[in-house]
Parts: sequence; C-alpha cells; structure tokens
Amino acid sequence: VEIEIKVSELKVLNAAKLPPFLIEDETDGGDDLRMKYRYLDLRRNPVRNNLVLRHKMAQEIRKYLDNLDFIEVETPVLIKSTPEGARDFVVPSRMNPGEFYALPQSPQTFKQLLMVSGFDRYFQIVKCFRDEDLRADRQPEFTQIDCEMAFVEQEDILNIFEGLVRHLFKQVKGIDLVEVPRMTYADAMRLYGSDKPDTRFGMQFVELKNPELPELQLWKGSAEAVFPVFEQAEMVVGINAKGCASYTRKQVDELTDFIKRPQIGATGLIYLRHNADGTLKSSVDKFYTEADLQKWAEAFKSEPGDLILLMAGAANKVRKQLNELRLEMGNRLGLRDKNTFAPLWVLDFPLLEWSEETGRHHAMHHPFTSPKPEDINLLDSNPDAVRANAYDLVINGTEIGGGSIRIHDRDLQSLMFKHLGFSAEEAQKQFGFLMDAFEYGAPPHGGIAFGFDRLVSIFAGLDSIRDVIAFPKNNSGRDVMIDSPSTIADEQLKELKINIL
RNA sequence: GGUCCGGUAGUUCAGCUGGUUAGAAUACAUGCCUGUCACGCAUGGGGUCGCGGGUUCGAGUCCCGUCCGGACCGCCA
Repeated sequence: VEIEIKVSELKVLNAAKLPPFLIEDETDGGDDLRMKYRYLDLRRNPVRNNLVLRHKMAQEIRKYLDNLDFIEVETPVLIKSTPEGARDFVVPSRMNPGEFYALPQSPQTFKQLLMVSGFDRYFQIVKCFRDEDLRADRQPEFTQIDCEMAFVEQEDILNIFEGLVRHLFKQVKGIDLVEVPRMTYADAMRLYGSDKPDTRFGMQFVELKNPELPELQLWKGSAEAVFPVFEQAEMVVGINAKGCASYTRKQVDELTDFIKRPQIGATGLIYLRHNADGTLKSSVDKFYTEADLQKWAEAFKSEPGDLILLMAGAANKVRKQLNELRLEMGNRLGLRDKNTFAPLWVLDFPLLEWSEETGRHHAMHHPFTSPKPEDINLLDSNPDAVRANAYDLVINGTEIGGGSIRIHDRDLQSLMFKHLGFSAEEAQKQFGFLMDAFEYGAPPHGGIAFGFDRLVSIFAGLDSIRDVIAFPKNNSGRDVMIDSPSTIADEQLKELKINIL
C-alpha cells in the first residue's frame, strides 16, 4: 500500500545530527559503530524484526507452557555463590562487608527447591550470568527458558519439550517439524566427533582403525611398506566428501592448512580420490594396493567423483579434528542452509568428565544430575563409563538446550559430591540446604533449560546471537554506551570495607 | 592466557615492489531537474593514513614498540 501525504505544515520537533552510519536495511556501519550507537541501529528493520520475533517466541513459549499448567516463578538474582562451572559474577554486599553475592549461572537449585514445594511444573524465562569470555553464540548475561517438572522420567521431558519446539516452529515459522530424532552421546561422538552434530547433512565418520575394535584392520596395507602414521595412530577415521574428486591440489592443500591451524591442531590429511573413471588415487599409494584402496572405497560407500578425507591420531582428538573438517566441507558444499532445520536429541551423556587442569572429575552437566541406575555400581570402578540421565537438544549443530533427571535422594547426592571431590563438610556447607530439602519428601524430578538467545537466532537465520539482543555486550566494553563496569567511588569502598590489594 | 587478521574522508574500502597535490563508492551541503522510490545532473566541503620512535633524499607503504578492534582456541558445572 502506498500512501501519499500532502504536507500543509511542517514542525521540527527535534533536529537530528548526521547519523554515523546509514540507517537502512543494508547498513554501511561496522559492528563496533552499530554497538556504540545501538539506539540508532535498533531503528533498522532487520534488527527491529529480530526483537519482534523474540517477543513473539517468548509469547508462544508462555502460551504453550501455560496451557500445560506450568507456573512461571521468579527466583532471586543476588544469591550465594555455588562452586564448579563457570566463574561467578559478584556483587559486593553493603550489609556484610567484604562478602559478595553471586549472580546465578542458572536458577538450578531454586527450581529443585520448588519441586520439593510441590510446584510440579515450573518455568521461567530468566537472565543467567556467567563470567566467561564472549563468543558469537555466547554472552556473559543471557536468557534461558528454564523448566522443571516433578514425577517425570526422561521420556516425559523429551516429549513435552519436543512439543514446545514443534509449537514454536509451527506458530512462528509455519513449519511442521518431523519427529525429533534421537542419538546417544556415544553415537554422536563416533559418527560426527561432536556432542552437537549438525545433522542437516550426512557425511558420517567411517573408521579404518579403532582401538575398541581390534578386528577392524582396514588401515593395514598389503603392500610391503607399512604406513607409519596409521601404524602409530590410535584411530584412523575419515569422511566421504561427495563429488569432491575434482578438487585441485590447491584445494586439498587448503583443507590440509585448515586442519593444521593451531585452533584445530591436526598434523595431516590423507586423501583417497575416487576418480570419475572408477580408478582410485590416494596420497599414500605406495603403502596400499589397489585392492586395499578398493576396500576403503567400499567402507565409505564412495562412488566415482567422491573424495575421501582421512585423519589419524588419538581417538578423542582426531574425532574432534575431523568434526571441524566435516563442518568445513559442509560449508564448502553448501549443505548448511539456514532455512533447513535439523533438530536432534542427544541422549545418555556421561555423568563425569575428567579435568586435566584440576586432576579430578567434574560433573559434565551439573552435580545434581542423576546417574543411570544401572551404571551407579560403576562409579568406583570405572567412573568415566557412568552414563547420566542427561540430554541435549541440538539444532543445526548448535546446542539449544540441555537438561537431566535430577537426584532427589540425599544419600545419592552425597555420593555424587564425594565423587566430585567434595568433603562431606564442604558439600554440607555449599549444598546442605538442597540435601536437607530432599529429606522432606522430594519427588523425582527433572527438567531442561533452553538458550533463548540461540533459539531466536536460529529462527532468525543468524550466526550470532548479538542481533537478537537489544543491548548486547561487546568485547571491549569500552567507548560503548552500555555495559562498561563502573569504578566504585572511594567512599563507597570504605563503606563496603573491601580490601584492595 | 594463546594464535591469526585488521586500524587510510562521516561510513565501507582501494592504495602493487617506498616517489609529486592520498583515491573510489556512499553519506553530507548547495543549486538544478523531478511521478520520484538505490531517482538523475552539476558543484562543493570533508583525511596529522590509530599513536610513538627508527631506516631513508623521501614513509600510508619498510622496521621496532605501543594502543585499539575482530575471529577463533583455552574457558563456558
């Protein structure tokens, strides 16, 4: 609709300076400028539309959960610090000189207390705070859709919150989502080298050597010379890049450079080219016969025109590295379309994770996660093998949400803290309030929390969550209208009796 | 904490191996034109090339230092 306005009188309410960048859909402003003058940036339609989308999603989330009798309850923001996990943001306490509040990294313990209180279905769209460095998909203050239910098992949580995601896709994007597929953590690592695989495309890993499968001997050549790299490696694993046999030497070198970058840190890349005429050509020809290579091609189900890319190394490392290569190939082949949505439940996460830094186990999800009952007896003998009733929702390779069935039994919770390296005294001091609460008939319960900013950014087709937040943090925090911390005035410091060293 | 990339008109950028007065586009201003809608035409203003030092007859360009920004890794129970 076009509207013509006949101006009879014009009154300037407030004169405007020349804006530092074009306030148009396609702006010429760089990120830094846009953040400094965010109030001008927010006048632009793309950014405004993202906030409208965010609002609409928040409304639909409330609608869906309210409809299922979830109650939105607010939890405190100035709280006692709980150890483990990310660094806490701290706020000095005037009433208790020298002591600090922490800002919540999540309302985890509060929502568990609500379960004890009989609020069977709780949710909250809530700010959480973690004092860690930013990323494109990570802000130090971010918004979670935090949910918890009592008298449920994992299956109930998965169904209800898969329903939430489907509701959102339907109402906000008009997309009918198919049933969300499920995969175990172990399979995700084996097939994609990641606990958050991008399943918009296949290109699953194929192993030629696996320490757990000694019968897998495809890495062994029939030629006289033995390829030392594969001989020494714990694992040999690769992907089939369909249609990439035409890659030039330069392109393959680019891929090699890509995986050799310090951020990835791989040592090399082996290729097997399945030529259009059906012949096979590899970078390790002198160690393998035509028949050996043929077996590889079969394992990878490759066809003429395909390019198989192989990496070798320690199992955990090489899977991670190949994951990066797989995603890169997905980008190059245009297989990661922003308008395609591939959600996935990843199930059966390990309960514990070994930390080289502290020399002890950490909870992979959080310390309130319940181990699978059938794995509890492994806690002492083989703690790394203990699986948790924990699950993540992944969309297009981004972790959108995660949760678990919680421990609701004091003794089991004590046992967990013991395995996490807490003394009984420490555990009581830090988490006594929760374990005490468990003694008053705490129901079995579990929940999930979604990263709302990430969810909105995926709906908006963005790589960064910055533009789905009205006033995001930037890296510098300097010379920007928002988010620089203040220096506390000297008098205020004296009053707080904070010792400055 | 680490690796890599960058800093030149309001803005986004170009400026090769050092060489006259540092350019383009766009924005802005003025005038003309105008049923235009990325309007068009003409004219114009606008830059201590992040900062400091060095090499050189000569530095936006090379070297050293420094500040700032970005991406990623570490980190993110």
